[in-house]
Amino acid sequence: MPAARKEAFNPQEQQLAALARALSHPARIAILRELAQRNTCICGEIVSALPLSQSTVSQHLHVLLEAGLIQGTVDGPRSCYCLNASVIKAVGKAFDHFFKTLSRLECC
Amino acid sequence: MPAARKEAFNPQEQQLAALARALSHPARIAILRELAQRNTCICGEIVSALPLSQSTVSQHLHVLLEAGLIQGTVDGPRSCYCLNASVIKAVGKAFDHFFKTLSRLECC
DNA sequence: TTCATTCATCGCAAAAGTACGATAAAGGTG
DNA sequence: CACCTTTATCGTACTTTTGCGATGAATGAA
Repeated sequence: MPAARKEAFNPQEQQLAALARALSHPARIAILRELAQRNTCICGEIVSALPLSQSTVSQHLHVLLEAGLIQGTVDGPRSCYCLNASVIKAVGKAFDHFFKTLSRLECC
Repeated sequence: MPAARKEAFNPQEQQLAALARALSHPARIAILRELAQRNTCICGEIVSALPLSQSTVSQHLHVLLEAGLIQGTVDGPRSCYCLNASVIKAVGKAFDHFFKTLSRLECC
């Protein structure tokens, strides 16, 4: 891959693809589901709910943070992660709009 | 990555993640958009609409095929790709359901 | 202070993804 | 038939992702 060509696409396509990438690992889907089931969450509880090491889970959390899907507040030796409700709502709408666009036409 | 741990997650999470992965590159988003704007499409027309080489576009089409998002009928030296409307509809619903699940609860 | 707990980050290794040119396959055209 | 067009696939190179152990940073407990 002599250079990622992602920048050659339009911003909308890049943004949607980036969001999809954040969701493209089962661990991250599982994390989001877990967070949705608790009002407050610390990393440790998530680690014990996943078949992955603590450092790996931490990395997945970081990816979700970068994408804006979750929020994290550092509180001494423990961090509290939770869903970013407004962003998730917006992302849901973006995907919905995308799929609606695709469904408008048929072919073959 | 001493071994992909994806199989350690439940099938639903794996499936959603796999679909997200298929959408996780701007070229593939662009291809789906392009296909939605034409009733019949051959690879060549898509290649000229993207800033990528023919072989790379062909690979992206393969990814979309594997995910079931598009259909391809080989017709001699030219192939006709088109959206798989029913699958796209179902995938749209799956994402919608997922985001709705996430929005049900709030935290922090 | 010393130790234990909790989590992030670093460093490394392996796997997967992305991209391209070259080539093959398959059919149409002259 | 020889040639051209179109698309898939192969081989290769480079990048990114994924995963883990080790380490570091920060706080609380003894």
